[in-house]
Amino acid sequence: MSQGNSCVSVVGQQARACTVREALDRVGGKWSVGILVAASQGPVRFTELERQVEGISRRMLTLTLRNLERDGLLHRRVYPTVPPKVEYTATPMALELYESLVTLTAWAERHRAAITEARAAYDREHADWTGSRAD
Amino acid sequence: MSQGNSCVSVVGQQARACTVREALDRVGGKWSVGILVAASQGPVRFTELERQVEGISRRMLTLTLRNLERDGLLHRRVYPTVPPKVEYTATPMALELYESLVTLTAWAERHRAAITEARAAYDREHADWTGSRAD
DNA sequence: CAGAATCCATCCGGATACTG
DNA sequence: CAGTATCCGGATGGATTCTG
Repeated sequence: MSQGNSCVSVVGQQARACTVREALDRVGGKWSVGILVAASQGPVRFTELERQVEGISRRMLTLTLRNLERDGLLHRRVYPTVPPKVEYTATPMALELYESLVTLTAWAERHRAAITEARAAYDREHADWTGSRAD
Repeated sequence: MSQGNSCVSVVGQQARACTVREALDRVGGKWSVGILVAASQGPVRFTELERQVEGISRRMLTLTLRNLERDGLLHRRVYPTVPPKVEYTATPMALELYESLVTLTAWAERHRAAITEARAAYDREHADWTGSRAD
């Protein structure tokens, strides 16, 4: 998730690829989308996220939240109460990003079966026989 | 890039997030998009890719190519000549994927400045002072 | 030319324990 | 409640060498 990806001195259509990566770097993380989705419905608290985003660890939740906040995709609001209360909300920019992702979702759904089969075929083809027909 | 992400037993809108991840897992890799872009113009040879996708190592090129091929995003054609010649071509499915990414590219371009500034602001805000004004 | 194999540094991410 | 800190295994990815 660290950047440095400046897209400078990149020529040809690879420049476009570089721009895509700018977006992917922000959403490519294992948990980013899950959090974004949850936060796009309205303010969500830390513990709510911990439950909604299944399988996430406390650590990764914190880290991913920080990154998203840093990129301006999430807004963090702290209520100075005791016990503390923190709410995360998706920013307009994040909502737009989420909209951009629906195209991708559609693609994934359209080709889910094809991909699964392509993999199966590939694995069948490249099964390392090594002559061992041991069973 | 290893899967296992079956999206089973995922409820609510998190199921959607899971579907998005299916797509992202295939393109989220550091080099996938670059290769896909290069191969979408027509057949490309190994060494051509090595040059076009700037900064990629031989190893990662091979690995990413294998993954893309396995997912049915690239077609690999071998010419049994000497020296050998191998051409990679993006499949229709990959071209559709690339189209889906255009939306994302647009998003990245629209908000590039905003993100850069959000980061700067965040870093300014969270600069760890620790009281050390040591200069 | 198009890779496979090996070695090694770094990063990602999970588990656990502690805190204001 | 909402984190932070630490430890650690596995994955990611670069550099280099060898080969059909």
